[in-house]
Amino acid sequence: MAPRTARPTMKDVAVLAGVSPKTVSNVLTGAASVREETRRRVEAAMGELDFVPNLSARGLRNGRTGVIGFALPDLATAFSASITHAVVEAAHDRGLVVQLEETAAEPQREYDLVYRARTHQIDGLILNPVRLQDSVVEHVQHLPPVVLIGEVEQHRTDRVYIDSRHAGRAAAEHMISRGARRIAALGGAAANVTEKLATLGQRLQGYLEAITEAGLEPDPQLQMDVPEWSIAGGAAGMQALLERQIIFDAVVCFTDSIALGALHALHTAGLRVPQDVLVSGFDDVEHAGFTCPPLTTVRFDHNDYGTAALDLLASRVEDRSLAPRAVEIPHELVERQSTQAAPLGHDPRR
Amino acid sequence: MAPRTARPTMKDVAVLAGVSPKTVSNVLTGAASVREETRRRVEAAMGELDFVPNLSARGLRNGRTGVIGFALPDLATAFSASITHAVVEAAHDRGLVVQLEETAAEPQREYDLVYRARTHQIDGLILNPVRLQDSVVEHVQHLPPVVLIGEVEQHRTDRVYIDSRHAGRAAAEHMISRGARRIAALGGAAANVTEKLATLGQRLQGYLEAITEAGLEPDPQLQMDVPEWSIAGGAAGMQALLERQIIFDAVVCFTDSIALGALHALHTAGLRVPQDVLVSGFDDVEHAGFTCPPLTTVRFDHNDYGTAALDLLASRVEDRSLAPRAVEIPHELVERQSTQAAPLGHDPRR
DNA sequence: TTGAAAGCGCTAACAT
DNA sequence: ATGTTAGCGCTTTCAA
Repeated sequence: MAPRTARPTMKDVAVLAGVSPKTVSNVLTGAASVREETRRRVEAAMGELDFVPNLSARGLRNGRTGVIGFALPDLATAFSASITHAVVEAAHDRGLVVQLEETAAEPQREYDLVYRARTHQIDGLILNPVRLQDSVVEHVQHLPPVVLIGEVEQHRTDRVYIDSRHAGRAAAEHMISRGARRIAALGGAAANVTEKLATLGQRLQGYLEAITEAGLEPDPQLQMDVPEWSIAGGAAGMQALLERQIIFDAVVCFTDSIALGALHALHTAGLRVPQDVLVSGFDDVEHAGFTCPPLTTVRFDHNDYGTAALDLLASRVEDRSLAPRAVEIPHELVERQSTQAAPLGHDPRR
Repeated sequence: MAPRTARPTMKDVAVLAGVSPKTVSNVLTGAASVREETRRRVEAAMGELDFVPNLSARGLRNGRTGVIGFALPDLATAFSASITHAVVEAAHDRGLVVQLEETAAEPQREYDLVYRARTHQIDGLILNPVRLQDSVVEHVQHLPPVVLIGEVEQHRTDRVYIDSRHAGRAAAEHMISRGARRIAALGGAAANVTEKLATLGQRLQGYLEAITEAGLEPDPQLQMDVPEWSIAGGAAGMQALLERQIIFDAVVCFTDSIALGALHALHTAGLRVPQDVLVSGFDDVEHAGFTCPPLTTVRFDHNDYGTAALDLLASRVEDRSLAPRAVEIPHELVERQSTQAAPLGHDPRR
């Protein structure tokens, strides 16, 4: 056997099949119709030479790569895993592949992705900015095709979102209906929310609306910032609440991971859920149904979420002149045991 | 302002700066040394034209993309999230970018990735095959640079692994030292393990060694296959164990997700952990420290794991003639409350 | 240190 | 239905 030489090109295939390179290209892409017998000859030649097309060359020629970028603040969370799974599957169904990035460590990373789009490494990107004012979409002149996921108030790009304000309100109202009166919010404090509200702000706003409308007093002490939306972050937030000797009988958490941490911290402190304190989460990751007790949380379909983002992006790559579109994914409150009681409350003075 | 026309190329930059395209290329890549003043002129021109290089063209020319593929069986698990995070960060540190794929749904997907390497869409790939005999590495003639992660017995490619047999043995021995005598294994059954052992088989083998060496009787009834290594899968596996009226006093689970499901199912059935049954996991995902009770599990450094895989891959992309290398990542058993007792055991006849 | 020319492998446009 | 030409934007010779 001859030594392994350079990869065969379409030209080599064409020579062997006795046709032109263009015909090989037609067979490969199905662009133009090819006579049955010609096609067979070409395919035989491709097989014989073990030919594969060079996608760099195709990308250079077409200006398209078939690759999309996908960026989340923190890839290590349960929600990230679930949504990444959804996006990769949806992309696969459409013949696209996903390039991954993580943005929380440095906001700079979002710019990297935009740059990669401009360098023709990717055709477009799906972003989940934590704070809009830091996000690239607010700072770059010519944006590539971008779909924002998350509850972001802006109208330059397509976006997929759930009505987090409504969901935050629903969670708090549910607590109130169970008899809770001192409801903490774990995940963000009003003091840190700026005008341009992102996910966090909307959930908090809904929570505040429910409190106010029920005639209860919003208390800044009950709003705990959780810098990292991880389990450890949630546990630390709850510990802080307990250490500050604050009275509360329910906790609305802004992600399930935070809620898992809160459950753990409450348990460690000897407080019972739901007998003493009610707890709710957000996202309905797989784990939420398996905590002790199982977690009441806001559910939405992660696959629909990913699919919608991908559909928007694909259509925008096709036609960049479309007006920005927004797709809302429905949500619902799933009531599990973590809120199935009238809570006695945590009162350090007792 | 002129209408937005085609992207500027290096040629445009060269003309504006009054140099040749090659000089622009030199400035950009730092390949050859460029006189300070020339460099400044070129950089000014790039800035003025808002120039970005076309990476498709560069890829075509260089035969390298700077992109690596990364494939896991199931992206939705907690372990997947953790390891994906590690790989993306390690890649970023090396100026590489990660393309993601999920392979459990159809083994075909592994071939897709290899194909993408051959089509010059990626420079190499990191794979985590579940069953080696189905894996592409056993079936393809000319492999691109590949690093296998997971406990796979083969020597065609580089690999990163932990000594799962030892770890499985350590977990079982720990149970025995606590007084357990009927130790179930959740995650795979000996009946389904073929000659070429993958992750599952090694963990099971270590477990069996510990059982045998302690003079206990290995019982196939205690070995439960869990087709999906998810929380739900673990819960279902444990339920099956309970429904079959099998006596046991400890459960070694082959992933943390399985263990979380098992904990939940035990709790639902009214069995206490660790008073009645001991439970251990594998991987030490964040959640393992926050279950009730916190989970004894096998820990290894996920960042080291991802970094090692990336280093191997990067060096192999540089030099494909290297002999296959194997890197073992150390592990340890982390003892938490889920095994802190001498278990009474679950006996349905009592 | 810089320039000129050639070509990586593919496909769009035009021609047959 | 198929062939020919040209060129996508970059970088690697080889010269100057």
